[in-house]
Amino acid sequence: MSGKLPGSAWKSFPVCIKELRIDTTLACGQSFRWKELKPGEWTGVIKDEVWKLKQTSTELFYQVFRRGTSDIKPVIKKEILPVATEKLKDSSKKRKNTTTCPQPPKKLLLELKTEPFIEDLDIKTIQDYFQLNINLTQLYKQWSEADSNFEEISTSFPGIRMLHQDPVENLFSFICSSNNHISRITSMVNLLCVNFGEEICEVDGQMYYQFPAIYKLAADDIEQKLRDLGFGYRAKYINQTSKYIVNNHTNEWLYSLRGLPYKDVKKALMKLCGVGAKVADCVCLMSMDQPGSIPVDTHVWQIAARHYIPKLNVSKSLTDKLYDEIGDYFRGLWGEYAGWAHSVLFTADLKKFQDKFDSKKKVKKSKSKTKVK
DNA sequence: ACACGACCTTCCGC
DNA sequence: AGCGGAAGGTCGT
Repeated sequence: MSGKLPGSAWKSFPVCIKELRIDTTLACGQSFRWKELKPGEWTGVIKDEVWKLKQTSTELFYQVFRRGTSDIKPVIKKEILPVATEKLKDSSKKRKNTTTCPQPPKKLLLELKTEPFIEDLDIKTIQDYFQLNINLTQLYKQWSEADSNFEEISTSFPGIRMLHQDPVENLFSFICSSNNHISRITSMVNLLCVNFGEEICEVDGQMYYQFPAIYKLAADDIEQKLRDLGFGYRAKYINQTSKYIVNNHTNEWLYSLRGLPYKDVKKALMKLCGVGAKVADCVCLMSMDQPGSIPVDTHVWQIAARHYIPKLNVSKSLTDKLYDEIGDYFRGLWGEYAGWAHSVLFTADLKKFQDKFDSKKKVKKSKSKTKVK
């Protein structure tokens, strides 16, 4: 092996690792579609494409596989180097972008619209999926200044950002998430794709599938099929919700909710069977462009009680009123992108990431039960 | 408005 | 080895 990038099929794109850490971002339970098949190398599906991703401190490397392309050679294309645009201004008003991290050129696609190269679409996909127009470094700074607990935790968990997911996959994935754990949710999402999704292509001997279209999940026999597949009571939620959407709305309905007022989106989602406040907030945050949405689950409840709202320790259960209080508290503390900040603390709370804390720091989760003999 | 129990199945810890 | 409880909740009472 002579080159550092064997295969030469990898394309790269400048992204500072402080702006994006794929290892945590892709595995923290917002998307259930990514796997680290080789150390540092992640494979997953974005819409109708299979992507491989890996990164260094300054660059994100990627390969894309589509239907009809072989897994040996991804689409051949000439290199397009993003122009260094220092003055790329953040779309959110008052933030001054002073980071030295390379930033993607925002207008690239528009300028080349007349003759779109594949690269442009790929870069656009990355920018959109990872929401790279949002300056995460600046947000971490802002959250840290407002909240010393965030400051302490976040030093061990840099680069965690919200993905901009597809609403259909996002909704049904999180209907599966209720009273469930990440490993099982992951396998259930995979079962949905393998059984009811369209083939994309084979990569490294493995076939990949799209997330199924809603109408496929709305068929009459789906509930029983899902039960047979081990979905439990969520089988009904999935089938009922699919039928409701197909019967009452257009294909674009979910997408049309994007960007509407937060309360309206949440209310519309909560009409769906199996979608309560928490799942609705997950969808709001992860695919509906509602960065202030705070899904309050058992982790967030514990975090809030432990560090932020002492009175939660004496409440019996999470009532609707307390649920809203917790969200409002964090929005007041962290601001417009409170949901993004929440995901950093949520990730830090996951058991699978406990070893990421600096060794000197106290790991709250370990109950200091016993010492190993 | 709040409290409780049922709900499918798997994983984890003791 | 096997059991009880929890797992990124929701729904009905």
